[in-house]
Amino acid sequence: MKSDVNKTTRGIQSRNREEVTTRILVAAEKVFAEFGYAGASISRIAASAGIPKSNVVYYFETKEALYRRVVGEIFDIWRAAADSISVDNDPIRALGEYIDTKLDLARTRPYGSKVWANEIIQRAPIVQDYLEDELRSWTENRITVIEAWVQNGQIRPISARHLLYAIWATTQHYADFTHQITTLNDGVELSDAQWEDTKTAVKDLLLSGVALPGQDGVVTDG
Amino acid sequence: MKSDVNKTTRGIQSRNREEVTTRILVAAEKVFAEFGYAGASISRIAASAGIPKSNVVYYFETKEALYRRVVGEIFDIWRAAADSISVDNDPIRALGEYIDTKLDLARTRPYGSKVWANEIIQRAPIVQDYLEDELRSWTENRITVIEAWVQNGQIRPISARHLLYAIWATTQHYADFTHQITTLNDGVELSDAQWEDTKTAVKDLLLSGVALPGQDGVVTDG
DNA sequence: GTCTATATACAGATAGAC
DNA sequence: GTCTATCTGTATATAGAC
Repeated sequence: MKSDVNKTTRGIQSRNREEVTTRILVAAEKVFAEFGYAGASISRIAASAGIPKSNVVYYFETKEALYRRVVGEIFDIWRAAADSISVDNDPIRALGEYIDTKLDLARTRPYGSKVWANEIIQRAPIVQDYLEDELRSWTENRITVIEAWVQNGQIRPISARHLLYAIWATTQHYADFTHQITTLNDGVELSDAQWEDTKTAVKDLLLSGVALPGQDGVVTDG
Repeated sequence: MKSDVNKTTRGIQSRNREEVTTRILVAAEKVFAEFGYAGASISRIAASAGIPKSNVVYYFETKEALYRRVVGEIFDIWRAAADSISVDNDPIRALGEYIDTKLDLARTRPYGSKVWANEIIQRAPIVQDYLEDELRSWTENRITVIEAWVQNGQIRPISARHLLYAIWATTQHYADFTHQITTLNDGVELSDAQWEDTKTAVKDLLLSGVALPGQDGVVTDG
């Protein structure tokens, strides 16, 4: 803010700023997921990032601002995952890709999913504006696409909205409820093969009711 | 504990104890759901129950003990909801009833569902024993039933485990993500008619892939 | 049984040394 | 930019008056 000094070293400092910022964001995503917003103390986030807690405050000013950054990231990632849902694409293939991508994210970014779940469970006290400004219109657009597929006779006349909710619920379940799933898997995390089985099973269960009778390609997909 | 005194009034006191205990449990379920374990202070629970906070401590001793009671209740209710999953019952009818009951509970006991979700998201720091002692064997029993249905040729050869997870995920989504669903419903809670539509849509989506080709009765059910 | 007062710990955020 | 010291508030739990 009061810059001027150290102008010559700004390049190095900027890179350092970015590195530290990223470290904090990664740590924060995990700690917010595992302890909830209230239970995630700045000192715990700092300890997880390996820096003093006042450093966290210095880079993000407040706990809430840091939290919003974390939530915003997973929100953006999920939106990009739905790119395949477009009128020009084949419905079963597009929905299958969406499920695959969401399940890959459930495995690779489980903490982000958990933070989002926590926030919604608690009635979005901090990111309600995201829901109203962005999620709402985004969702309506996807529903319009799915309804167009129904109109065109490309899929069975299912409820587009509830199909979307079912895909969200099921794919995110494998992230949010990882601990329960692991416990029911004799305490060991799902293997690569089990994750592949999961993808196949989820697509089979959710898309068999969507595909037209006799249509194939639900399970057998790259 | 050091009883003896006031023996004649014990009947009245016991009834009062039960009343107050219930008030606290109802308040606690809501507050734990809306603020998470760490964010749910005893004073907030007490305020919600309309009593002084030391009273809450008197009846439940610790915040953790109170929390365990709350989690245990929803766990028991959900187990009872799966009574219909029994080899002697018709699969599609039984699974449809299970989905209906879970969705009814999503509407009537959303806070319990949220508390459970929160606890699992945070890796069951307090009720891990429930998962290992009770949930595990209970789940395996249900999977055995569904696999028997497959063996008997009563349903398609789906993955029993992932079907169960999909039912849990989808039905609980309507409780845990109520706020998101409400926001996407223009800010108003689902109406009676919309809840009926939800039941129909969820059963249609999840059970179309389970029923044998040409089998009906998935959607058309009392 | 009920409630006030309090002990002890830790939270978020800030001031200011370096 | 980084970190120590500290201010202020609130948490759980307990002691003990009534």
